[in-house]
Amino acid sequence: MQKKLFLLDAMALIYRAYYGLIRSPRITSAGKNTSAQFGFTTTLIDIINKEKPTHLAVCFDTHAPTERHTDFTDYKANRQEAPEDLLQSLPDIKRIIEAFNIPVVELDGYEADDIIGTVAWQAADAGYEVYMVTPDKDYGQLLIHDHVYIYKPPFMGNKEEILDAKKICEKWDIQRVEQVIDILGLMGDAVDNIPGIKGVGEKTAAKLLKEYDTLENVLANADNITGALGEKIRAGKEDAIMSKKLATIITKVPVEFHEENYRLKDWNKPVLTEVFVELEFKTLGKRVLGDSFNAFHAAPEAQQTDLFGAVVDTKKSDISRKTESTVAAQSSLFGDDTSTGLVAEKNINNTDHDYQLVQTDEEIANLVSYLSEQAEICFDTETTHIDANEAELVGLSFSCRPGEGFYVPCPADRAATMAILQKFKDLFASPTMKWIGQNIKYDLLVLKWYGFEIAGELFDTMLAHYVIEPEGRRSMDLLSAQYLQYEPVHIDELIGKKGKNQGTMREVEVEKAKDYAAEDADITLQLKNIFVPLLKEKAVERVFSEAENPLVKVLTDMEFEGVKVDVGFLNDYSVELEREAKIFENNVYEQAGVRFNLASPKQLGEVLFEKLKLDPKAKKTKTGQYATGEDVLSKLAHQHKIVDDILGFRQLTKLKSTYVDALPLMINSKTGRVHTSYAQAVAVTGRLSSNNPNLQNIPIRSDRGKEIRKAFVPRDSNHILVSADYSQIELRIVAAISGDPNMCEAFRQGKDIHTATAAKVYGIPESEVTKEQRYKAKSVNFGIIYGQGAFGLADNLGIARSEAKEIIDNYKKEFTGITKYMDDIVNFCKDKGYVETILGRKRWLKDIYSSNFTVRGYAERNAVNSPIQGTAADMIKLAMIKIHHEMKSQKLQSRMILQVHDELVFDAVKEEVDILKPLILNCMKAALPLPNEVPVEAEVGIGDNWLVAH
DNA sequence: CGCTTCACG
DNA sequence: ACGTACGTGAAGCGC
Repeated sequence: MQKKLFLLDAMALIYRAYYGLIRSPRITSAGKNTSAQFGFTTTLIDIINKEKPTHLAVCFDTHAPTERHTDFTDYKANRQEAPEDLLQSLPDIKRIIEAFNIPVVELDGYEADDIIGTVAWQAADAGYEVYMVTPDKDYGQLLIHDHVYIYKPPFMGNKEEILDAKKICEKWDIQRVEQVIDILGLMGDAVDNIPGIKGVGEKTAAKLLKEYDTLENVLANADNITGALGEKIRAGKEDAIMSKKLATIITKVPVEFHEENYRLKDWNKPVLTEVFVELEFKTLGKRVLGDSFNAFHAAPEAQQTDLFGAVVDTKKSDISRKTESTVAAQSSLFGDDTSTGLVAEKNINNTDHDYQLVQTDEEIANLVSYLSEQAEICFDTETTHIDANEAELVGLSFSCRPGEGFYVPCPADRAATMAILQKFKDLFASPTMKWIGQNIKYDLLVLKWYGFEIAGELFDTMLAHYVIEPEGRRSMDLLSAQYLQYEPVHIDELIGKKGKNQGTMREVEVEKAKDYAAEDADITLQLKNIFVPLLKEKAVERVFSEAENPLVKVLTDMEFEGVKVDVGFLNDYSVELEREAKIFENNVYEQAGVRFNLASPKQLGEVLFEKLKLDPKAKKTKTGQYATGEDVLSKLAHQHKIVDDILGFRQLTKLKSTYVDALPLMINSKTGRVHTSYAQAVAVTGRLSSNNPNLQNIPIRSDRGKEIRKAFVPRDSNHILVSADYSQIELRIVAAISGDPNMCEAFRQGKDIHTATAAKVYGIPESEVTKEQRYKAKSVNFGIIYGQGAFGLADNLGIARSEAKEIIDNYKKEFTGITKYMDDIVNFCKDKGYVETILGRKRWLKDIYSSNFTVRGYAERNAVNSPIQGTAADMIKLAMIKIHHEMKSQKLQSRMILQVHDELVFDAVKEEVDILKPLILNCMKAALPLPNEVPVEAEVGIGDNWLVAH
């Protein structure tokens, strides 16, 4: 077995753990700060568990001065005294290390990096793979020795990282690891008070080494270096030489690597338990010590608030007692876990169901008559395609009580299938029958292609789950496993895995199809029985019954309708884009001096930053590639003319491949129209999303892009497109729910909100607001919605951080209500565990309690943004339902065809436009009145294509 | 299949 | 020491 030695730089890890949690430290009930102990211990345990070292040692610095101090009195002179509670952590940490039976290595006169370097090289010579565990980049120099690596432990949401010589060179932008000490000598190190050359930082140092290879050679050539840089180097020669010496890790420390001494041994569990109890490491103790920890751990865990117990519904509902007990089991364990005691009582297994095949006319007649006596029917369709617009019916399944299932096969012959459906016609048309389904929009759409519509109320279990647990995944298999403790037959077992050999339900023998299909209906019904009380417990019934559930039929109709696309126009435009893209592409190759795949970010990065030597400004992607996104490239535009050609190429090929060439291929052969599909249970905030194709991201911002909107046209010359959109809806919602007096008043007076904002922020009359100021104010207004800080605003507007900060500070002063809202909503979330919209749509943000700054920050921004984005989503959904209802009851022939978050598009009969316009606007404005008398405004336009109408 | 980029609100 | 503005879907690259 390969021997793996891990050497931990204790003080560096301790400092990092302590300061990493400085904003929300771990404090014991006695008030002791245990951040350092905790952080160090988790790092140690994670390494042992994950990396499985065979050998391990922990290295400390001692208080004794080192050679570096005696040679250079300023060394580490500006370092602050370590905080009291950090120093107090050291004895605990040493006890823990001792209890793990791990050796501590320290030696007066040497720092931990010297010891680690010496031992690392000795061990590597002895055939070990050596990992130096430290966040300190100076260790890179030790990687000149083979089989020695740096192990950066995970921190603040970053994954652990193993650095080898190549990665070190990439990080520093140098050619050889030997140059690490040269770069450190040139740039110095502020933390250790190593001076380096004044005015030379990381970038300049790397540039100098690229040209002169070593620090000594840089200094030797100092006279050849012109300008201010040359002067700085000439002035800093001595500092540089000394700095290099200080930065060089000593690898000849009088320590010896003893294999047996460093070998990992058993832990002293009683001592570990004692320390963990003392430090109140409850979860960690349980994790690593298991039951032996619980036995010692006499003090009870802090009582968790019972999230569900208080909400137990004593009223009898229509669910069985078994189901209730299952719900109770779910509830008492925070919804994730299941109580083993109750799993035995689960409702489905392979024996206690009765699934029947229903085929003959008589059988079907009996089924129909049975179903028509029921109050609710759970049903499901089996088809040949995942895309409902292409799907043919293969069978229908029904279930009205747990364990029951009927399956009606439908033959390949369309007329025969129609004949079967005819027998269900009255049932479908019954206004009182209630229909339960999982993603029932799909089934409605399939039926609609056969000319059948369901009249009664719906209950979609997928949507119920969506409002109960918006972030969760909700395939039926998962829901069944989670809520029914039952794993249904998987579709792959019938038709094979995804791929070219995948069959369709049509080829599955009818007995198997029956078991699968009937089970789906059965499970869906049981899920409904579980979700009904859950909707109540979580208090999300309103958004479910007023918005999500009634929206299903609206979306079904919209998807069925589709939109007409002018293919001739797109084909012409494709040719033009192709021609222009070619020109850009050739310009790029000419300027680069090579031909390469311009569509490959990897190749492009290499050409730009290695061949053409543009300055990448240290921007790298997480996989270590050069970032070449639009934001990065725009900032490089002044460095090289090639950048504009790259951006031009990117824009044109994007438009061509994603829209102009793709849309005609998505046209449905039966209708000649494009039918998008709206995902109603995907976006966690409550928005819809659109796919196959996505019609919610059709270009509008660029001139070349917006041309594409001309391809979206009315169905014929009797029709015209009508587009209506909300005006500044999210900002109005911010104003209304924050109650900020200035912003509410601006909206009530019908002002231009960005101009009004600019006037406040800059303290000038609105009439004097410049375009520039309005533009900046607009950016702040949007940034606020997302929880943006000064850094982001500066980046976005290309202004100094200081200016951004000033603007934000002014904004907060003028709009105190908004600042208060942002604080209040975060506190609300920390109190309740969720945030919610006006309609009561909730989003649970468990990361709001995270001690990790980055993770918690993300949750806090979500807490601010979700109620805003979600309320806007609620509002337009209510408007869609109202409009759909009105159009139907007024028997209008116009059709709602698209929704783009704050916009609705209609394929309108020309004669109906005068009725339609006010109908739409009234419904949109009145859909969800906002508090604080903030008015809701909407605008409507018409035209012979989407670009004109919008 | 994950990553990067880019289109929208 | 670290990262920095929310929510989506699709295309193309490269492993």
